[in-house]
Amino acid sequence: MRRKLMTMYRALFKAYGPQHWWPGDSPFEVMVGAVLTQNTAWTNVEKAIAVLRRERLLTPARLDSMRAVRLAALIRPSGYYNIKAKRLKHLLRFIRDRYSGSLRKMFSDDPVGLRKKLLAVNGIGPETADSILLYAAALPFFVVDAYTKRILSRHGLISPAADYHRVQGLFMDNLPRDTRLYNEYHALIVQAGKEYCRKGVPLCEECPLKPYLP
DNA sequence: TGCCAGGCCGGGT
DNA sequence: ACCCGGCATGGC
Repeated sequence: MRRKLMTMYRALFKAYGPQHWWPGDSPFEVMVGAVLTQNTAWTNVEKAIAVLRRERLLTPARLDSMRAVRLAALIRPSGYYNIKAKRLKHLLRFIRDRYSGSLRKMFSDDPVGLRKKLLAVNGIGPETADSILLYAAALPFFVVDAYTKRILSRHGLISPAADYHRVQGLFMDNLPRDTRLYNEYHALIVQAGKEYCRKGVPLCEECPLKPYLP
């Protein structure tokens, strides 16, 4: 399995090159983006983030002290804005209560313990938690999303019904725990998924993995 | 025009 | 333990 996963990685890298996802922005901005992108196109998330950045609101303290209805209005372009405003508020309260509002304190907590605590926050599921840990905290947790499951199941590597932790384990138990690798790998999967593995489209002939996988 | 997008929760079986 | 409806905007 390790060989298959590395072959797949190399095939994707060859097809799409380095993605350098989320390296230039602040960890807090990455965290906000991780919530806003739930079941949402990234282009919509960018619009909402741009509003918050323009208004100089991208700090834990600023968003924390804001009324949820105002936050909701600001992030409107990202969709599901009422529920997402509440979820951001839950996350912000968590950071304030447990880490006195400091991301540095939060990210220097025990990684496995932090992950469990994040999952206990209402509105933070496994993918959002792992996105925060990988892309904001630079901790080696593999992010599994709809594209990951779809691509792997269409190529016969997992059952279509495999749950999140099964799929995550497939990567983390067979690959080195390397932040850079996980970062790039997940980004490549999303890139490939957007292009050729959309919902409702049968396994496509231009799939860059086709020459490498059965 | 309808379908889809980097999920998650709560209520029902 | 699953299964499903709800949540909402913007792009193609």
